[in-house]
Amino acid sequence: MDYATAKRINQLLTTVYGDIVRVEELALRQSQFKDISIKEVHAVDAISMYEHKTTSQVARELRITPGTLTTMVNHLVRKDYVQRIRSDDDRRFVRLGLTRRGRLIYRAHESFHRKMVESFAKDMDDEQLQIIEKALLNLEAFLEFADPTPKK
Amino acid sequence: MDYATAKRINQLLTTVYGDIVRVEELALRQSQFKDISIKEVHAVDAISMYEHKTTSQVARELRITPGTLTTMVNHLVRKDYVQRIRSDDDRRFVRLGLTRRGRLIYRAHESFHRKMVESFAKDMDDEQLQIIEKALLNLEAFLEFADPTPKK
DNA sequence: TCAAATAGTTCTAACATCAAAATAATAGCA
DNA sequence: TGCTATTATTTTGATGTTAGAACTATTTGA
Repeated sequence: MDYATAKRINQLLTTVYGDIVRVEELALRQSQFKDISIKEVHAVDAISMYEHKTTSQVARELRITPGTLTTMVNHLVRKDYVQRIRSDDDRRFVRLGLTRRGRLIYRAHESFHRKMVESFAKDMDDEQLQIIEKALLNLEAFLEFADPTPKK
Repeated sequence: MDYATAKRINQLLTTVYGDIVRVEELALRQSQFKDISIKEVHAVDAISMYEHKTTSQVARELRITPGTLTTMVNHLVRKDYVQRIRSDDDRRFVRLGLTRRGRLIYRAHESFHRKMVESFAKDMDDEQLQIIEKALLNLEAFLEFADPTPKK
């Protein structure tokens, strides 16, 4: 790969994430969900619709400490996006679920991402999509090699 | 694009950035540059080698306020990565430059990214690279449409 | 039965960040 | 020239995010 191409791709890769977050934040401010931050939406996304994961599970997925998630969940409960459900079989566990409002924002966020990926792969056929997926998997493998800490 | 593919690509797109940052942070902790965070390295990267940009220019590039950059630069000056250079033609401007140590980490960071992009595009020919670049540009265009705020 | 282990929460401290006020320097014009 | 408005940066005060350690509640297993 020539130097200029490497530079352009690197530039795109490193700015794109920040741009996604910024656009999502902007969309939230203009929506009916003005009281929630994009990080909180990502927590809602990790908590997800039906599974009722435990606090530690979700924290691991988000790669934050359980203490950090606890305070986040406190906010999300107060703002009526998330509910805590005590496990009856083992009362040490707290299982997390979404409220009606939480499910609403979950679906809105999901739909944004769906549109985003569609725009990303606009006009591409299956073969081209496969190339892109391959590239992203290459990148994951490179990063995985650099830090073999398991993901979940 | 089918649902499963969209889901996988979305998953990759949204986790990859966090993974990059985590690996970079880990590499820093294990290197001779233990006193600098990845955010500070990104500031060093934006300040860059030869241009001597002003504080506002760099802040705009990093998408943070000048005030935030000022405190960041204070730290980076104290840790001997960055130097302030007063403009002689207009003494309101502060031009930013790297010290020897700053240039060292700049090059280390550049080299990491170069390796990363190479791994990303491993085994791909020019045509395939073009597809990838096209996809990333599609994504930027989508985001640009959603938030037309100029980038620099 | 009770000590160790496990899950979650609380508390503290360190940062990052922004917005607004303060400071410093320059430009433009009467 | 001498003000006044503008521009660039820094300082200040407030808020939010986060990790890590100490603490509580519960369960497990010897």
